[in-house]
Amino acid sequence: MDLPPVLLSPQSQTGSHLAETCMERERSPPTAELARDSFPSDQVPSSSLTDTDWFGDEHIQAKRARVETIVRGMCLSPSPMVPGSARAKESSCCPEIARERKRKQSLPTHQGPLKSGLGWDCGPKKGETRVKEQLNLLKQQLRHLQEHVLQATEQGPGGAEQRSSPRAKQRNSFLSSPWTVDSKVHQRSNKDTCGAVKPRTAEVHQQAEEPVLRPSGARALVEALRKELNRAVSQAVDSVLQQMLLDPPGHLTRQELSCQRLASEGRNHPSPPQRSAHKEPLALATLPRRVPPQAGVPLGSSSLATPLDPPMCPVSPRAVPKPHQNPLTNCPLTAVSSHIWENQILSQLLGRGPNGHWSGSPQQDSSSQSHTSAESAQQPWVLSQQQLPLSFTSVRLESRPLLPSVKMEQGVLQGVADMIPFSSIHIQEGLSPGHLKKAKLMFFFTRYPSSSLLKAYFPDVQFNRCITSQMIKWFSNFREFYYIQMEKYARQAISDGVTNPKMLTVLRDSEIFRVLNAHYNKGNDFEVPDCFLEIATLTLQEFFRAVSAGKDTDPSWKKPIYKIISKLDSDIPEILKSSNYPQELFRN
DNA sequence: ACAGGACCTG
DNA sequence: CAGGTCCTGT
Repeated sequence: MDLPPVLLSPQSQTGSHLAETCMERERSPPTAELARDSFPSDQVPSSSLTDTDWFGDEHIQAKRARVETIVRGMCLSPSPMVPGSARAKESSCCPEIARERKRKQSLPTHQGPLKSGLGWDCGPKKGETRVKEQLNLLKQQLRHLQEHVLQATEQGPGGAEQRSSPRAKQRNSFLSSPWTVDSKVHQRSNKDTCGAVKPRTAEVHQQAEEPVLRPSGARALVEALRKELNRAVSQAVDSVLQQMLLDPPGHLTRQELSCQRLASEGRNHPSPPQRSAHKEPLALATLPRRVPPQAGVPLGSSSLATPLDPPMCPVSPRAVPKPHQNPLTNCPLTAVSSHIWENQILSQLLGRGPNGHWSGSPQQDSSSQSHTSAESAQQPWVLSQQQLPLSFTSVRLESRPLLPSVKMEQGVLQGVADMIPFSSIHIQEGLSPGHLKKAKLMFFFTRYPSSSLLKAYFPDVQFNRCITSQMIKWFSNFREFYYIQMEKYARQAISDGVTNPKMLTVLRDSEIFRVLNAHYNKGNDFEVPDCFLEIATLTLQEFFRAVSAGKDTDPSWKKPIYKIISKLDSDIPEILKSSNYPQELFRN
């Protein structure tokens, strides 16, 4: 396969991708890192009550009493979420999902109530109550501390802008680096933690570098409060986790047990048939998204400056995705999912659907998909250097969960929700829009997935005949669109007088790419892998050859092309296997 | 853009 | 029968 160097993407483009990757990383909330930071902590959570002494006023005691009453109330009332009510809510706020369900209900399979093994529908147990109590206490403390911090910052010279929206500040302090008040330090610390977990002791160091903006007294107070906040949060996470792991066996789900086993032994997943379907790094949320998903594949000028060789995207024997395991993996994502019920409560409060999907559909970048007819007339094989892929500007970052406002404690709840691993595996019988989205992304890697591959990559889907064939139908439709586009552009090239198929390439700035990207990757959540460009190029050339050779008179002239393309499926990156991948996308 | 259905094939 | 294409309807 000697593809011409024309195939290479323009350097400038690569640069912009890289830059964006980094920027995105900087901007993305490091909450998951925060959580991860706290998990391996070896410090045994000291009694959280000592923290309350720090305030030393009866005000807290009163609040605490109130919280305990609330918690007790929560424990006495049955599960806050009945499937029925959830569905009612779903259909009112998200007609698409409702439609999906309706469709599902028309299927022969009976859509029964959700599985009872999920934890949230069994009544709360003692251990959970304790944990909840503790969690609530800690939340109170956190809020209190935040108030202190806010007061302190309002006294400082930079107080004016922060005073403008203390509520937003609260939320931000959870969504991003919570321990820094100064936005510059904030950014820097985010950059520092890009990919790596920074030890907490670094805070002191940070303080030394911080621009002098406040009176030293206030600064000291801020610093003290910051540390206290830091400690409180890590204790919250630690103790919650500790509670969940140490609770009586009856409380543990099978998955948690396997988590413990894995955590101690490191390897050996108990369920071979699913392969590594459940082996997902805890730190998934922190994985950069725009990085080429294939392990070991470099991104950037170096990789693109050389002719594209096949290893860019190894062609796999059908349905044998080799699991390039993240070394960090020692506990499956699903393992921590007994927080489900808690997550569900929080999700409800935060305006999320019961599956953890954001109930509002993610905002799409529609601007990138509307093109003038002049643009559409552009030939696929013409490199347009000036036309950088606008579509790759991450507009969606702005639209990140400005959730339906829940007046009380939104910041705190958001913070806690983010601290709790976003992992609720929710085995469901239906297919959601999120699944469709994921399937489309998978299409970049595999055009002809086997049903077993699909099962492996949708661990949260309860497969039956209908679901399987529906998913296969999806891919069939994907292919249909794909081949139609290919034929269209091949014919266009011919009518435009192109004679050498090698002149036809699909690049990131070609029109055909934009069409395909708009179809399979609406919203640009994903960086289209280079291997897809190669496949598309090849397909285009094959169509060109066939049509220009006049083979299209044969009714089955496309079959040989299909056959070629069907052999070019590649491995799908592990990150797409994650059951919460759609959520990850929506959260981004 | 998706689903349903007819029809083909191994 | 599973899985594929093609056509059609919304």
